[in-house]
Amino acid sequence: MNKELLHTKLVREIIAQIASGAYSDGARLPAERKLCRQYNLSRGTIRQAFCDLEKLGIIRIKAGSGAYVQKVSQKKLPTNFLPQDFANVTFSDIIFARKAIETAAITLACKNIDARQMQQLEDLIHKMELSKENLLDFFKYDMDFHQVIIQASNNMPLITAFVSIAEYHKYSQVFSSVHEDEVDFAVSYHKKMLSALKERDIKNAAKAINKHLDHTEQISQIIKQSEIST
Amino acid sequence: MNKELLHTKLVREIIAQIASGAYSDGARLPAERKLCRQYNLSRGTIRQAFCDLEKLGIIRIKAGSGAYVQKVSQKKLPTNFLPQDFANVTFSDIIFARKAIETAAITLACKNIDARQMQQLEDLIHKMELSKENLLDFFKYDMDFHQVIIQASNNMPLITAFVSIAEYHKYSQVFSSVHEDEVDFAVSYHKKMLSALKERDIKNAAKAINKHLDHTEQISQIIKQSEIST
DNA sequence: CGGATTGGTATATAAACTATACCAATTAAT
DNA sequence: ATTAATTGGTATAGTTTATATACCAATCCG
Repeated sequence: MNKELLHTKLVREIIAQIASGAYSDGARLPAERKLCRQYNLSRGTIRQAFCDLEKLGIIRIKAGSGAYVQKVSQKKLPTNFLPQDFANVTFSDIIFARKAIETAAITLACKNIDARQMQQLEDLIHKMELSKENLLDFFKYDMDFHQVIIQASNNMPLITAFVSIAEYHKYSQVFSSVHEDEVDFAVSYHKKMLSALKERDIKNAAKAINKHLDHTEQISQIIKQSEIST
Repeated sequence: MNKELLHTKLVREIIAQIASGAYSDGARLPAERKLCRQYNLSRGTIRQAFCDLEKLGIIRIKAGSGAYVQKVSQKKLPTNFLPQDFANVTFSDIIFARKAIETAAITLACKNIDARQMQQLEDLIHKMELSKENLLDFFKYDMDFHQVIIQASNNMPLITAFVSIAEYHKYSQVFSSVHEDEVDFAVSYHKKMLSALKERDIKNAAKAINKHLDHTEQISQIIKQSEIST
């Protein structure tokens, strides 16, 4: 029965935001008073979290100006602020788990998806096509797409399971730079998923989502190798 | 960023214990001072939880004697003390999600399981055979068995996902009474899983766990129907 | 009966968080 | 360059939550 402190939660949340690319190196975080409203916390709590983040070297606070993200690699982050045993988790582990859960989810989604959700998927694909240049946005829409499918499964345990995994995903900084070709590939997979969902074609829907996740894993491998070589 | 109060956590924990059959109707909960040590909480916090539980009609507190479980049906419990949108979750939903996650897990377990875990499974099957009369113990060992397999997958995201689903399972009071035949069936499925794991036979391991979960679902259906008919 | 255990009550204390106010540094518009 | 707005820095009072003790009365059990 250990109590999770609010400012610690916030530290994790902000690290996740930075790791997911919402704020890049040198970017300024929102003003303390703004975050108060955003997270519905008092300024003292925000400052406590900021203090921790500065000690960790993740941000640099300038009086009268703001808090700025320092360039920090994933590996330097101390484990106590990361989710569970994140240290032992590879990107392949995450993809493997996602395949298990999302394949099951899309099977149900084929039966249960409604017109509104179908429209959401359509819109998201459109947004993805417009965001080929801005990869941060692109991967945001990608994740949203998968979220909609999970929701459409209408199976609460699966939804809960996916959310718990997404927590790991948020901390995976693997999407730093990807070729535009890869983006095109990703879009085509999502289109296949959508059309399979439209036709209630369980087999092809499952196939498409698995191939997409395989592809996502391959890209991450490429990035990791290039990181090592530099 | 909502703060989860300790006594609220405890209320949920105790409800889960009761729902899972650890305490049946009329049973006495451990003394407050004992729970203090057990959960490492102060007595004030325990009493706050007990007070909530009494207001909910889940326990009855007798001065100088103890806290006694009232006969309460699952449905009467207010949703704010239940996990997430538990109200909308059927047992079939849980089984479906478990199949997705556990099939994936046992595939990895075939590769990664070590001698110690194999021995644990062996011991658990033995305990299950000895607990055919005491169904509460039996289902406890059953769950432990699945836990070991999940752990043996060595995939943290899958483990996390399973834990989040187990939360739902704890609240499912479906195992009230089961015929002994069913128990024999369950044991045989677990033996099949174990032997498949020994032989690193992914296909048969996955088959066995799926059949077992199907069977578990069928039993719950039977119980539900008999509940309606009474 | 009598001692041990149990819930009932009260109180002092600490920690976490909120709410508010004011200052100084920075920034950006004029 | 001046000014007004915004930002972080600091201090403080108050609330909520949880801890730690102590003592009482009801209950239980040998």
